[in-house]
Amino acid sequence: MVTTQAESVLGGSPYRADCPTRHILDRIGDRWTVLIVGALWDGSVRFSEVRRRVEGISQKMLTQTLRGLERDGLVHRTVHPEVPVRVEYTLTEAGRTLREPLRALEQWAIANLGNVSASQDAYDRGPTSS
Amino acid sequence: MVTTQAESVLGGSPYRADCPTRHILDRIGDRWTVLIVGALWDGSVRFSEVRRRVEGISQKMLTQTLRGLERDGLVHRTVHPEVPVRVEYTLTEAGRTLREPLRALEQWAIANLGNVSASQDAYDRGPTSS
DNA sequence: CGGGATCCAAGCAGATACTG
DNA sequence: CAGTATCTGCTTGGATCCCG
Repeated sequence: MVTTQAESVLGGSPYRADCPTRHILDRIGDRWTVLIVGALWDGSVRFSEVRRRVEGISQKMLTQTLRGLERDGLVHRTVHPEVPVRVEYTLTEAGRTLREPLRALEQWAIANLGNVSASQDAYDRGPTSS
Repeated sequence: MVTTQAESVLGGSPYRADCPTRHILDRIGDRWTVLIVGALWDGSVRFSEVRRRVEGISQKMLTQTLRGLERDGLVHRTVHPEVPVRVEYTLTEAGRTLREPLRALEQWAIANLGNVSASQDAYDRGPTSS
């Protein structure tokens, strides 16, 4: 235990593997988290509805990711003990604050899609005999 | 080819798998990209130096990720044909703009580490008999 | 020194079947 | 409907060897 504290992985010093920030990046880094947060953007959504929205996700990954988000306190889970069970998921306060940096990232992505595509294109074209 | 254009994966509509934004998220999502961008934060850095900074990364992953970033036009590669070959990596203009949203994300991570840890802790403690 | 190629292990993720 | 459990395939990534 080195009790490493919230250091910057980017700013210039410790890119250490044990930096706690890494864990967060790992989470949002997985294939589905961001999409699920997106699906919960506008309020309370049922399990099957999330599944429909994220489209392509398996039931296993959906459950797994949702539980991870719940564990991290980013998503709240509500079970309605009705005849056919109904479960609703909602972003918690913390989860909602995550939307901002995520949106920033998405804005960057949208703004740079052209650049990136063009660059890839040129790169793949080979040693561009200038 | 559906020529899907820069749609929002978050804002409320298409969480489609073919959304080009996904590709960007996939890239920054991998375990090393963010760390490498961090390592290149302050200018031109040699291969071995990057490797030392990112610490824990294998030579394979480093090369692979760097090439990916180069292909995306986020990192520039310069080869100095000296006796022992010397290669330097630098963030391109596009690469530098990526630092902002990344920093925002990191800020969020740092700000929420406490929340998240506490939540995980509570979650793991079991069905909290309130 | 930088990095390509290969081999192999571990983890991630999908399909399926079964429960409350 | 909303999950859990299992089995399996595929991808990811590390270790190693070799080349410029």
